[in-house]
Amino acid sequence: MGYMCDFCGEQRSIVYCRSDAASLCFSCDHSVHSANALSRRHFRTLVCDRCNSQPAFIRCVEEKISLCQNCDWLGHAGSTSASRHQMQAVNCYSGCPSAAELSTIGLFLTDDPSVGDSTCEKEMSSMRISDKSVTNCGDSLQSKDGQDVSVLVKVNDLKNIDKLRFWMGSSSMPQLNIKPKTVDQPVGLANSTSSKMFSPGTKKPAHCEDDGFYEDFNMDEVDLNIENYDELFGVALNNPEQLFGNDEIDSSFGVKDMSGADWKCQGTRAAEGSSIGQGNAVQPACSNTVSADSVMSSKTKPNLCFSQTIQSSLSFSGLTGESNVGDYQECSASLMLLMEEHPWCPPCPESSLPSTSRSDAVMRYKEKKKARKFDKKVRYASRKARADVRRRVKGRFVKAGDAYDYDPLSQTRSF
DNA sequence: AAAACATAGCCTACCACATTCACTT
DNA sequence: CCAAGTGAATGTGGTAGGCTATGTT
Repeated sequence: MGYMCDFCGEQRSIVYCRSDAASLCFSCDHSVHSANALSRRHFRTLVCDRCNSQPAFIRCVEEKISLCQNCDWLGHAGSTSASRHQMQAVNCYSGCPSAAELSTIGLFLTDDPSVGDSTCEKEMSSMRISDKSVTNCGDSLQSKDGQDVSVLVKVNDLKNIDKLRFWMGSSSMPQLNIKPKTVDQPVGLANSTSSKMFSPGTKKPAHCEDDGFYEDFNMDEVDLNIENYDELFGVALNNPEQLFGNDEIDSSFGVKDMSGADWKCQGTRAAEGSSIGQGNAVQPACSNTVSADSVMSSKTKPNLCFSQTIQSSLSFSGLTGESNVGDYQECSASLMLLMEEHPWCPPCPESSLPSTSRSDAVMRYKEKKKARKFDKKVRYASRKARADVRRRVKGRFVKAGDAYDYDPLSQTRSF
């Protein structure tokens, strides 16, 4: 497992880069991600202090540890006392900020005493970062050159939250407990592309303001015009707590898996028999609501970086280019569907969307989802090529020369 | 309200064999 | 120490069957 840096193998890993699917020490993180403009765009976050292998998405203030979704779930959901711990979202970042700069955005690199002793930590403090002139540390970071440092912003804009409430049908959301931060400065990123991705910006999301937004919603449009996604939401969903409230959520969905299957109502914290409505219920429950396909259920693939998931879900402009567009598209569709179908968010009363249109949209979505192939990672292309031409009987490989009922090349049978 | 049944969807084992890996010579 | 040889392990994709969840009666 990932205690050690995947790159140097010597230092303890601190940072997780999803784009590289690697856990890195801070030193290697910097060296790797300062290599070129593209790598600087990789979004990283801390590695879970508990499992040391998954990206952290939340930080327990009491325990002073950063946790991945799974470890948070295991550590906090089951314990009443632990579930009351104050939690804080862990941000992602890109570019090459210094350790100090990271700490200002909620990436507490030095709290873990075990980390503090490492040479890596020492390197961190002495590291020279070319673009370390970060200003406006807070919810957004902006380097002076406006290029390299960007950080996911939190939902800290009352206006945006209101919009979100509206969009989600606030009247039906049980005790949605959104606590906006006091930071009310406009959040934005210097980098135009990054800004496009993450910053809710100050621009009013016309869709939300417009009463016709909901009724005009069309699944295909969402699929095709995802660049407007941030406008659809008007917020960056980096902090699920702030989106859904962290206290009162007692029902949730789960995503069955990543294999292209439909996700559905799966489990709740209540179902787990643990404290309902207590503590920081930031967990898979919310995640699915944000990104159905990007989220893996704890059943099949328990570890997941929630913040990354959200990031993926909302980073539609494809800046990073690591995830396929289909995922984003489906995320959007899933989200919309969810919002519609979830008991919290029944169809907006203002909506005049005909039921036939809706069912059409659902049908299109399902067909699309069915047709879509999740990007399974093929490690050995040669083996795949081999399997692709191999003859089968009822799906099973057959010996060369044996009778077969399926030949990928000729689509014929031997009997 | 509970039970029985139907349906839909997900998960996994299975197959052959080229390739990869670890170990020995 | 390096190269060659050997054997075990791995990983490909389509399908069937089992399982689970959900919906209907």
